[in-house]
Amino acid sequence: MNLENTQVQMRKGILEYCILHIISRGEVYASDMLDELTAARMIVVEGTLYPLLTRLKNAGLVEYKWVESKSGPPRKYYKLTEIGLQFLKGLADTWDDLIHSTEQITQKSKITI
Amino acid sequence: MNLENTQVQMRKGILEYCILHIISRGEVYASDMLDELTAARMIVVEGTLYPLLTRLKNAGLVEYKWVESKSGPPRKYYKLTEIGLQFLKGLADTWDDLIHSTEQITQKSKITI
DNA sequence: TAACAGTACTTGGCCATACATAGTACTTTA
DNA sequence: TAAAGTACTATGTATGGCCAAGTACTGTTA
Repeated sequence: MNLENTQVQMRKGILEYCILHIISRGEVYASDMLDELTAARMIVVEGTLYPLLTRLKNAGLVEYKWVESKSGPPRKYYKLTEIGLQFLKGLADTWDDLIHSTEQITQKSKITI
Repeated sequence: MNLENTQVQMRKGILEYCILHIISRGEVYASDMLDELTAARMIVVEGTLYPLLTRLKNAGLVEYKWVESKSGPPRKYYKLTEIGLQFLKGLADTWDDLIHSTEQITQKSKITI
C-alpha cells in the first residue's frame, strides 16, 4: 500500500470517462489521445489505452475506420456511437456525484493539508 | 461494460481517501464511517469497508483499540497514525491532481451534458 | 432459560481494470 | 537491405470493490 499504487487505483474508471470525452470531440486515433492525456498530466501507457479502446469498441460505445497514414502503418480513427454518447452522459453524472460526495466528506475535515 | 460497473471502478482508491479523512477527524468505528459515507451518498457495504480497514491497519496507517459497547459486541475504534497522516496528505495531492487533469480534458469538450 | 433478533466483525471467492512486457506488421530512411 | 519509427495486439499479474456466508457477542422476550 503506497501512494503510487493508490494513484493507479484512483485512475480506474476515470480513464474511460476521459477517453470517451476526447473521442466525443471528433475523430482521433490512439496517439492523439495519448498526446492529449499526457498534456493534461494524466499519464497513460499504450498497454492501458489499446485494450480500453477494444473494450469500448466491443461494447458498441465507439466505432472506428481505418485511415492510411503518410508516415507509417494505417490508423484506427475512432468516433462515438449514439450509445457511446448516452453512456458518456451517464458517466458525467456519476463523476459529478463522486466529486460531490468526496468533497462533502473531505471538507468536513479539521486537518489542514 | 455498464454504468454500474464503471461506478464501482471510479470508486477504487477514492474510498481509501475518504475513509482516511473520516478517521482523521477523531476516533470512530466502522458503523460511524458507514453512516457518514452513506450521508454523503457514497454507498459502501461492509464487505468493502472491513477489508479496507484491515489493509490500512496492516500498512500502519491506522491503529485501533477495542472499546466495550453498551449494546452489542465491543467495537474497534480507529485513529490515524503519524504515517497515516502523511499518507493522507499525499493522497489529497493526488486527488487534486486527478480532478484537475479530468477537468482539463472534459471542459474542452464541445458536447453539452 | 431457550430462542430470536440486533450489532460488529471476518473470510473466501469473483470480477474488472491498469499495467508491464513482449511481439506483430507496416512504412520510411540510410 | 538493414535499421528505426509508428501503430496495433496479446498475455499475464496485481489490486480493490463487492457478494455472500459465517462467527461471536449482547439484549429481548416468550
